[in-house]
Amino acid sequence: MQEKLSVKEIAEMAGTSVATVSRVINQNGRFSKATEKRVLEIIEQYNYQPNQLARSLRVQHSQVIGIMVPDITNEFFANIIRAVQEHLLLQNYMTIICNTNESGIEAKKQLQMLLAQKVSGVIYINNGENDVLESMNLPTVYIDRDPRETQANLDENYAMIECDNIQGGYLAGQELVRKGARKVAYVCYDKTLSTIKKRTQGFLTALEEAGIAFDPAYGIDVEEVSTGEGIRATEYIVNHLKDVDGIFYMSDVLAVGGLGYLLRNGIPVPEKIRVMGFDDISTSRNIYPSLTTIRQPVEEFGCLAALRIVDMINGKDSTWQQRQRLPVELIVRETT
Amino acid sequence: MQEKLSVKEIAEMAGTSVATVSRVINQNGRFSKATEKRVLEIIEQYNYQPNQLARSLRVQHSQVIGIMVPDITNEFFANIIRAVQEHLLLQNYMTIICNTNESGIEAKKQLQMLLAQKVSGVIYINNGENDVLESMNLPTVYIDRDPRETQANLDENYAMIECDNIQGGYLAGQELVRKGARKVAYVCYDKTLSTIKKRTQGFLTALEEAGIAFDPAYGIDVEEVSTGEGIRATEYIVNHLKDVDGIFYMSDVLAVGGLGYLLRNGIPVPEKIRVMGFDDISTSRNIYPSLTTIRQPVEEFGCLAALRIVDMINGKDSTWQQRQRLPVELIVRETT
DNA sequence: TTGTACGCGTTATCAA
DNA sequence: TTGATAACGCGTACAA
Repeated sequence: MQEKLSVKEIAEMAGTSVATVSRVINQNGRFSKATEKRVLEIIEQYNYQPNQLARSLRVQHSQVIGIMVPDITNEFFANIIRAVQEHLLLQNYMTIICNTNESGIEAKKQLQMLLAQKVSGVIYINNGENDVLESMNLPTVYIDRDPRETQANLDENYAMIECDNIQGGYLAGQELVRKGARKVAYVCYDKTLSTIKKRTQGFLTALEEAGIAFDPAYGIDVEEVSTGEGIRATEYIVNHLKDVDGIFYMSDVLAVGGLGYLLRNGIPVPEKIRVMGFDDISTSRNIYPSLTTIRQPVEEFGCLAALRIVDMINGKDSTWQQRQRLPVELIVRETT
Repeated sequence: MQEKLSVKEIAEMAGTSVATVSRVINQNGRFSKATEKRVLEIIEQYNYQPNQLARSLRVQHSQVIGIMVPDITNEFFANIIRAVQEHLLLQNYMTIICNTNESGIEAKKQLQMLLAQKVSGVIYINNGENDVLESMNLPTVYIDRDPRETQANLDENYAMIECDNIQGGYLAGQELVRKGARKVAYVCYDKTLSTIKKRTQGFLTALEEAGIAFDPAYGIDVEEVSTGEGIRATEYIVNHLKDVDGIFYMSDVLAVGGLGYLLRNGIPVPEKIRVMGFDDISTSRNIYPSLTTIRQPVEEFGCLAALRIVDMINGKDSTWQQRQRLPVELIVRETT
């Protein structure tokens, strides 16, 4: 609509210099109330927006933060992204979301582009790739994934936010056992991920405490998190594993697919097989039967990640502890 | 990892000037094979990445495209976004995704930030807001939404990609009737949207052709697309509308919730009530009973949108027709 | 309190 | 085929 004007023109109209205009815009340095008022009025009147490109070039970083995520169509990840974006926007940061599709090559290309764009920081959401060394000495926040797992010589300049995955797995195991399961299986998507390891650990602990043996062959690993893979894994469990009466899917998306398979094949849930998910996406709550699951604090993930990375950018990260672990919650519904 | 170096330093190392370096990088202007080779080697060796901020400032637009979308957690939108991103990335564009949450205020703020970032174009995905006048004379592509509906004095510099919504509604109506429905209802999310109007139109045409009367009171409008709202609408239909034996949800997400409500309340689907969705998200295929729906060509949306907006940016849009309508497909599953 | 002038890293112009 | 230099729009010493 408006032809784009610059500080120079604003300065002319306000009868002052670019320096002063810049000062009032950024509210630093000194200037009289009178000139401030004049400048502000003109800015208001013409709806002037500073050119972020020029500003960023000057200050050597942009008001943009990159987010790396395996798959934006996974409702759980999408929820985190939405929360992160919402809170970053409040602090006037935009986000560039990069879908890695679990591919290291795509991740690397996009990461390099992010760096070329001079993003101020990068947030990794449960991204298992390790080709991320290049982002070192850039503020970095990991959500739901432990970078120490895949990276050796790690810069200290990073923060990590996760839920209590061990407790989550433990609660899941307890619930299954409590509802009568004696021969359980689990389905996960990448055994090398720290989150998965911890959930498994907690899960096995619960079984052990209940005096239930676990056969490692009953732990199924799928490559991709999707309802389709949930079906495939469940088909395998039903057809190749004996006497399973409880399944722990380490992602709701997998569970939704698995549940569909069980029902379609006339297997009563939870009477014959009890089903647990993980994440608590809204679909889980609203399908029938609704899915018993472990809730992850998505909103808190997003809020914390946004606050932290901005603090890191501004060099005010000292008051935080490097790693934060948030509590999970067992949500009992109809599948157990 | 690598300390960031600039054209200047590259030039020094190659024993030439910044101008020449810039020329070989952008492959325009003339330069000898020899110097090209030298420069390229150094670039390779140091993994030099041009500073996009500086470049964008100079050429007056960035390699970034904005995407406005109502809700990133809706699987249908997420699918489109993924497709768009994938194809834009192939042309070396990054994307800034803006969640408007159906809020005009948030949309406006983010749009202004996009403009301040000097994005090269904007893609609107089914975004009903009309506070978008400011993006005029910027390449713009609308997916799944007709901008003429909400904007009066529209710039010509835009393209529109949609599916055949009339046909989609028509197929949905036909399928419901074919399977025996005689008293149908529909659930949509914003009657003012062009997509909804067209789907409704096609739907009513199918009913009319079948000689079935439609009571306008049986058209339910919800404010937000979510499984929760699907449940709410269905609860209303079941409790307040008589003899409904078929429901057309104009979004799979709504249908998934509605289906959950029906099953939980012991209403046989499809025996007593037939259910149709729209979009064909993967959840629909993998739950039980699987959802009969109308497939929208998501992949094609993304691919076309990416190609078109880049062409528009490069001033090569003349060969395209302004509005493209893609075919839909009826996917018959278990709910009809 | 204000203004001048430089530089951020590129690309583009013009002259050589 | 090259190179010096002027922009792009902004923030910030440094001077006044």
